Amino acid sequence: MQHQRPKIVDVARLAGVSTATVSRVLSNPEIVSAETRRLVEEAIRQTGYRLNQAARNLRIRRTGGVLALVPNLSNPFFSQILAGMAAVLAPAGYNLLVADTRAEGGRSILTYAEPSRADGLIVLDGTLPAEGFAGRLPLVLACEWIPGIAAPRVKIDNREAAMMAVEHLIGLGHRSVAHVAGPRGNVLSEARLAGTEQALAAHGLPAPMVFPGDFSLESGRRAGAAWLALPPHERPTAVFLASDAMACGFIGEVQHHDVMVPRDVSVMGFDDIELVSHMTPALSTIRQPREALGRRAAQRLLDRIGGDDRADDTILPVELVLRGSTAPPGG
Amino acid sequence: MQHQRPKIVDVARLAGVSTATVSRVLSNPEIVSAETRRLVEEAIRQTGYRLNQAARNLRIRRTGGVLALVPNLSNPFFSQILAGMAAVLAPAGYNLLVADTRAEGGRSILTYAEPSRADGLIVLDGTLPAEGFAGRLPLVLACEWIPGIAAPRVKIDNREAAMMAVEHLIGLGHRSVAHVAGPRGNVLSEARLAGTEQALAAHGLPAPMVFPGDFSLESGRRAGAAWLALPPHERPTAVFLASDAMACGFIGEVQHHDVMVPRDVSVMGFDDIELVSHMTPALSTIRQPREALGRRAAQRLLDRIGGDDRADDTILPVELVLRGSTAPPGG
DNA sequence: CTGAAAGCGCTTACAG
DNA sequence: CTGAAAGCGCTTACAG
Repeated sequence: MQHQRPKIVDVARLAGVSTATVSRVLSNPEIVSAETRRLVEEAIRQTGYRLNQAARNLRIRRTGGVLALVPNLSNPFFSQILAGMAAVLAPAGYNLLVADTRAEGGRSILTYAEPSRADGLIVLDGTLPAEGFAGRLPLVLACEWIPGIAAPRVKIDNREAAMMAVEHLIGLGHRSVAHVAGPRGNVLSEARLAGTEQALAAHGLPAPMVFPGDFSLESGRRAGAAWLALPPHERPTAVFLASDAMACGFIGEVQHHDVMVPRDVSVMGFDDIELVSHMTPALSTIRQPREALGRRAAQRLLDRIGGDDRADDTILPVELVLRGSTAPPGG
Repeated sequence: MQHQRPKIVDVARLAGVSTATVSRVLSNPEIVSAETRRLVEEAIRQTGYRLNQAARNLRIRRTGGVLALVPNLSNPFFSQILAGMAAVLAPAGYNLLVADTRAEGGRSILTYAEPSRADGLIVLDGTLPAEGFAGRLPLVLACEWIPGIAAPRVKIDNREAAMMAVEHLIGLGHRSVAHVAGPRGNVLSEARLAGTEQALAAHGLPAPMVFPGDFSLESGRRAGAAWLALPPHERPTAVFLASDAMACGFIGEVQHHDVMVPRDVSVMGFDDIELVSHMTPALSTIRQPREALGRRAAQRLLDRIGGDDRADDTILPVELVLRGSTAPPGG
């Protein structure tokens, strides 16, 4: 396949210089004289030479890859984050490798997280065990985070975001607001629940009824069924769900039982995935800056690989997006 | 980071053999005597040695990577296909690299498709120019395909699948069936449109009204608006859309204008993405075997890399999934 | 079955 | 500024 591919020695021969000089033109052009550089560049053009990254990587002892560990690849929420990462990593000469932490058949995901496979790690799953990462690759945590690990984090303020959502519902006149939480033990779940409770308490309202969930559509549907199972006068008039996927499941279930949104119940999601602006009613939600989250995480990892060892937090702003699924109680 | 990592020479020293022997134990154990092998394996265990893939790859002139070219990474339809690919590639020692053919800022996506970057290519975008692939990497086409390229294809029978969908609508009693097509020039769009026309013609029914689309939610919404704009008695009583995303957009738009599905219009999608089973009404659709598509495509690529040069088609079966969005005309 | 040696295609101290 | 040479960590004909 690559028999004819020119290598550095072919360029050197044609330009009448050593391979060292060609290499310098490639990786450090300013230390080569202008005339020599011109010669070499011309030879590169004539031969059609293209650098072999694998060889360079072996020599400089890096792999040229960055590994992203994602809790669920088939969740569209992550796709745009990954796109943001790739946009920063590619120009810096890194490939983005992606692994799904749930999909690994038995074998530990951490077998990938070693120096011969990747130069750095971006972890988007806060439920991985902290011990696994001790002294391994340069690391950045994005969106979720692992308590007890000192590494840069790129995230939103989940508590604040939840408060914004609930303040909106309170402002519409709702007095009983339920929350459908994310998976137990997940840092996002806890922060969003805490924000919900804090906003209600700040207005002297009772603590929220909390339904269990796991961010999935199906768990939102179950929460809808649980809400429907309540006696009508005990049903919270507004529900804030910790993910848009759950909000879709919830709305689907209650609509299926002839409950009208927002007349009978206001529904607020979290994430602003593309779909929810097309539903009937369109979903009010919290927009996360997904592309920016990915870019910043990648940028912080490049910093880290470059020797910057700060373990600081980058907090990106969210946006309250109001659509048709929320209204004053009673419609 | 990797100063202390043992290498092959450390293992050889401890085991009292040459590096060649250690290498053989690693890649070709059966040609080493049982006793020597035991010694080496013990030394590997004691040193904690792990193979450096980059070095092996340089030596055997492969990269250890397979590149998947996807038209739209943020479409959940592709995520599960990628998961299927990774499940086959990882055990074979290949990393899966993923690139979005639309997201590349100017720079040609084909700069990735070269021997120093990947050992093989799986293309899921039928709109890439055929010339770009001449004499490049081992190639497999999945889902979509590029006319004029001879390579193994792994796909469904899109025309047959469309016929199944339309036969279902006809069976319910619909006599006027519209089609919302995929993007023009896309091979899938054409096959699904052809199947729609063929099924209607086979029953002596008039050709379908065809609305333009591009597989996106938003284009489905526009088709909904176009349908609404027709005088009520001219509206087709059933609509078959070439993607579930478009079906979501369509339903959202018509429901927004107080049209009831399926009472006023039956809607049929294509793909069976997870969400559509949770909508109200749940969507009738064609299920594509996404995971299997990914696995088979990866398997065929491994064959190709291994020297198999057949350019055959693998056709995977689809499934007609009937839910609440389709019913006899008038409800 | 095993070892000595060359080499995959680069980069980089070292010397000039 | 430039070159000769060593070396990144492996694999594999070749010889024994």
